Amino acid sequence: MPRPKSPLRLDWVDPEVCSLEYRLKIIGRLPFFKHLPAEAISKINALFHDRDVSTDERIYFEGDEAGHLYLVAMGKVKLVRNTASGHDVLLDILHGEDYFGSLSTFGGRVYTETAVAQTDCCILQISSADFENILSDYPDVTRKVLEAVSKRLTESQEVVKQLSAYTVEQRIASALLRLAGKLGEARGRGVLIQLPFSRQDLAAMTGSTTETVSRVMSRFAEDGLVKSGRKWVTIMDTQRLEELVKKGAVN
Amino acid sequence: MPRPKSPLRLDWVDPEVCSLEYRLKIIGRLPFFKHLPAEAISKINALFHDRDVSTDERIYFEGDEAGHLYLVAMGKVKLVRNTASGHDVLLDILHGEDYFGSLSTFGGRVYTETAVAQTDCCILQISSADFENILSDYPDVTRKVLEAVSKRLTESQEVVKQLSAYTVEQRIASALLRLAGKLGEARGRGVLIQLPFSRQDLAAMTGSTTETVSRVMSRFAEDGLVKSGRKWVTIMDTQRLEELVKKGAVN
DNA sequence: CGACTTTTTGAGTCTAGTCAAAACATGTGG
DNA sequence: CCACATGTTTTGACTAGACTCAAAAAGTCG
Repeated sequence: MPRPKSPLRLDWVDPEVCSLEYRLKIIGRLPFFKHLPAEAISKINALFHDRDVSTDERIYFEGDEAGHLYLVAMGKVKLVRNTASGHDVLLDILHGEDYFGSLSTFGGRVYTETAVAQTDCCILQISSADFENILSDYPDVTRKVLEAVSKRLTESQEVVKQLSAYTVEQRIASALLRLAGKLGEARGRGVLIQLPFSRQDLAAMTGSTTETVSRVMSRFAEDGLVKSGRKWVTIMDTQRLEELVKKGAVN
Repeated sequence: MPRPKSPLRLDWVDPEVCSLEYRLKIIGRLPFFKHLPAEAISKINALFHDRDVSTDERIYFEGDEAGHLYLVAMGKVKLVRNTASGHDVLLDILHGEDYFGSLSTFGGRVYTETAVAQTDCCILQISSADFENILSDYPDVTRKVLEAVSKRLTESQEVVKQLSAYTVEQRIASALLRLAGKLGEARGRGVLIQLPFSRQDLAAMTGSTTETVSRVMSRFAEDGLVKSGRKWVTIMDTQRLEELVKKGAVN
């Protein structure tokens, strides 16, 4: 049976994207800022710089001095931690108007993870100092930021729980559902995860190995839960995947 | 060879402890509030209520409506998540002037973990509404809270990394070091972890089982890295434990 | 069409989990 | 103060899920 070719359709990152006008829209749409008056947003906008990065480029490294806060204007960015033994751990995948960078390190002075472009990206950056000034000037923004960080903490704790208590199969199912929720797009009767990501990435997300992920994905495909190929996955049966996460076996 | 009996000396929780005067001291010492003028602190203090809880009592449950923020005035509290399969996951152990409760759920409406008294405790509680008012009234406090939550996020991500990439042995070593850093007290040439915690708890912290933890601890004891007994642990060789975490084997 | 990367498959091994039972602490009441 | 009841820890034997190493198959891109 011939497998479908890659159905991914990634947004083209063109230079226009980071135009002043577009940036205003992005920044004005962020949960952090969207309640502010246009005037304030335009003042804040002036503090941001844009930057294009291409796939696999590192935006910053774990251990670097935490000098900037970033926003994803276009494309996807992954956050990873490196281990002595060599295999990386994938903490999160960001897109849309997600933030990353010095925010997660308040109180610390260095980045605690490495940021890698998963696709060609356009990102906006602001210096930590400028961002802290914004926080001082607009208390509401601090409040929104707090909510965003709290949410990430809760998510991280959920991952801790899963790594502690779930089998690899359950963790993979759960990771797929999480990605689908974030990046999924309807495709026929399935949900395509709009992100080029390899077995390697999925292994790094679930604390496993490429070989094991491959075996589990094959099993899922046999059971009609997913379709997948080189760097893409479509979820065909969300409900049964959810049951699998809860109950721990394919029924 | 006779093992040493429990060397734990826990603070006695007497009713006096939550006296108004003592509460003022606790609240005034919190990173969140300590920069505020005495007057503001006394106003904030009036919004807190104290509560005694005894060992193993639940302070709130995962899924309950998140109505309060808590401070640990005396004693230790653990935060756990329950899993369908029954074994709990221990997310954090709190003491001193740590906060817990509705803080980690900003934006959410329910507690995402269960809080259990690890010892007899005295805790202070404030309603979420009152706390939000404080945040509105004192922007600096919001800022401090943001830093605290960020720190916990970073810690949680470290745990994710360890669960993903470390062996059980490394995770246990790392958990012991973390606890020692937080709750350790010098005892002869070792560091006693001032917390009554069982193999069960250590298993729940490291995503393992009591039996495996027991075996690993026996190995550690043989190698002179720790001494331990029923519900207590003393670390005898911090340095070699640290090397073990990094390199992954007892040298 | 090749060269390269990613994915799959296979065989063997080992870490850590499970189940069961014994040994050991701790606290209680006689 | 000792003996017993209870909960915790240790030990043993067995099993299995997941890792490692190695090589073949399948996509992808110039």
